[in-house]
Amino acid sequence: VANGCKELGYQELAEKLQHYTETQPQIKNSRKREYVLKILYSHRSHLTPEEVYLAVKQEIDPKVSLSTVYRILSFLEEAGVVRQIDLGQEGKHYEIESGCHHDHLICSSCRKVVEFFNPDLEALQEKIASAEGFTLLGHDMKLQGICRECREKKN
Amino acid sequence: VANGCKELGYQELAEKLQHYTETQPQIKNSRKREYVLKILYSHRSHLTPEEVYLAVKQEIDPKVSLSTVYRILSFLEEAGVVRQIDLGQEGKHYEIESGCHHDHLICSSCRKVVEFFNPDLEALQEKIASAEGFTLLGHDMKLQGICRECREKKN
DNA sequence: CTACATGCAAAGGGTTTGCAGCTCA
DNA sequence: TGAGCTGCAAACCCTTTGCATGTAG
Repeated sequence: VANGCKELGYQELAEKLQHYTETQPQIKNSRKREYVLKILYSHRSHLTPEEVYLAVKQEIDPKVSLSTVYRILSFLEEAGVVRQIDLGQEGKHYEIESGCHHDHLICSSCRKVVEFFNPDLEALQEKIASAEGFTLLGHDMKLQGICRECREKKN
Repeated sequence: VANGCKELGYQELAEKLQHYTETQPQIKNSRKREYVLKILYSHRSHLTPEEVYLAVKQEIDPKVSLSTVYRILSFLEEAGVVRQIDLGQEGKHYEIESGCHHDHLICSSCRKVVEFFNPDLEALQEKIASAEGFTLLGHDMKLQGICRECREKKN
């Protein structure tokens, strides 16, 4: 993501999570919550709940359950430290809320996901929305294409 | 959709479907297929499979089954006369393949969907994709906002 | 000790599939 | 008449929920 935005580090995300739990006094700390955040942070890709579950299980704690992962993902989303993204047909994916807005470019061949940010695009969206009488709240855009590697592989 | 593109009429869509069935000699004609196409054409909105099912049932033929609607929607998609679109969390939606590319603007309050086309946006996407080494195949974009009516209602 | 967090298994919702009967050509 | 089409019910997959147990504070 080539723009001036500085992405949050793991420590900052953990603090944001910590702060959220403190605003809700009935919430207790939980190891598994940290594990899920750590996995989403270290795998810099976009994981499905199932993939998060397997990664936590293999890399940190063999006794997690899938339902806990689901519960934790919803929790982290509410806390604003992770975000759900839609990459097409392949179900829900989660990524950490890095604090830097970006969109996604997906290779139709190898399924690689590249993040990008383009200020002109943001400006254009504002223009389109207001032309239709809308106050823009957000957007979601994905580009599908073939990446350089896949293109060269085919030749 | 304010651009120079002329949208296909129902007759043209039916012909396109007809042509597709002829390229696949084992396929037979079917009333229900026409019904589904007709419903998607007449309801100019974006319907879920369930909504298509209910509309066919109420407006044309009370004895359709939901599974048939699912099968037909896949069929029509393959024939290139309908298209699946993703409007967010609310599940799969289908719209007719009008032949005029457009994107969607969704009101977060009343859920109204407005179609738009912007040539600058198309050009910008090409630029972004090639900057990342991708050959662009397609894209998918939705803007979320509050429409004029909803905004005025709140004031 | 009490309330939240977790694992397990069961329930849900949306979609697909197997099969017997129906329909088109 | 035979292959494709359809309805029905069951199977499926992904996700959520109920409940008994574990654990943080």
